[in-house]
Amino acid sequence: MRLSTKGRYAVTAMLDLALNGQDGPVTLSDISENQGISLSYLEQLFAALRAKKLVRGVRGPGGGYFLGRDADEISIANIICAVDEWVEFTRCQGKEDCRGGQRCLTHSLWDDLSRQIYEFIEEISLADLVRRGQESNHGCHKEKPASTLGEISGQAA
Amino acid sequence: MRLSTKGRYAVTAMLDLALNGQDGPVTLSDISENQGISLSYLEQLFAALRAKKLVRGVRGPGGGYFLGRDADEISIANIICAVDEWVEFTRCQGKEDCRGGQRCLTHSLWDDLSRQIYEFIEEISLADLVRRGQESNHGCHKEKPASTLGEISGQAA
DNA sequence: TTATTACTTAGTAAAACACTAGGAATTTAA
DNA sequence: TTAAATTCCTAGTGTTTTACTAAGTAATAA
Repeated sequence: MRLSTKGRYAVTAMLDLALNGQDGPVTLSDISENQGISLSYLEQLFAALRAKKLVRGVRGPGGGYFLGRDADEISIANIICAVDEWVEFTRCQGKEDCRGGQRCLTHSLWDDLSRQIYEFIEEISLADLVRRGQESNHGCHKEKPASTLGEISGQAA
Repeated sequence: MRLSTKGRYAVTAMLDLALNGQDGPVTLSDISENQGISLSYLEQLFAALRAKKLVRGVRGPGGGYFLGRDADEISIANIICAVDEWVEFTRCQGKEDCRGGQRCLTHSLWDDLSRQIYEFIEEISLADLVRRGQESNHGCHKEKPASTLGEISGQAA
């Protein structure tokens, strides 16, 4: 399995899409600006996501991207697999010699572990993440309500 | 976070060490031959593993490597972190602008997810993997039951 | 018809990967 | 004391992956 920054870009973009795609399609320009990812790189990522039907593109002015299906039906594993090419590691699928079982033992143990991690992130959907963002207040600077901002800054100064 | 083939090599090598290191140190030559990993690459990986005290080297003839501590006390996360440099992704730790919170929202959501995956593989120890390998009969050519690691962290398979 | 968007392809600098090469330091055994 | 085995260290290298720039083509709304 592979889980790298590329997968993170894809998850981030899909998350942006899920968050902002309620009232219409979201353009890659928007995501690019929102998330600080180059437009052309996003286009490449979305080519892969589209191939796996995770997003649906609409051309022309007012166009952009929709989620390919409900956010509940898109797992993190789906997204990462789409862009990262989930590789099978063991090359000894009945072909290679097994070195007295040693080599294959570790291979199958890794396979099992790999499968476990996969099944773990397959259980987490895009909707789960969005829900979690709505419940607790995430954010960099913990934005204070505008009303209290004046008083705080007034006291500080 | 990153989880690539490099981490897999490290886990595989550590697994080999755990399996064969009962009666004395295991040489990198052995692991190299067993697992099909180049000796010099193993040396680089083990330099990182040694820096994190996950292995202990013994020089000279009859030397080799021991696990740095009990296999129960070494998690998969430990191993992967040692060689893969668990990177923090969000670059907006109070510094960068938050684009109205959008950018940071997705960043913190990714952080949460990343942390979950980390905590998941932190729960799995080298000893867990070895135990699983002893219980069920792993091997190349034998058809495996669906998942032999099912109960490892209470996750339903 | 024009602007806007998705889509496509080619190229590229930088990093990571996995390895080769050549040694130095340490220790065991002949 | 010498030779061999092993860890340990550093430098270099071809390949792949990243993340990006550039330059288009195709479809569509206004």
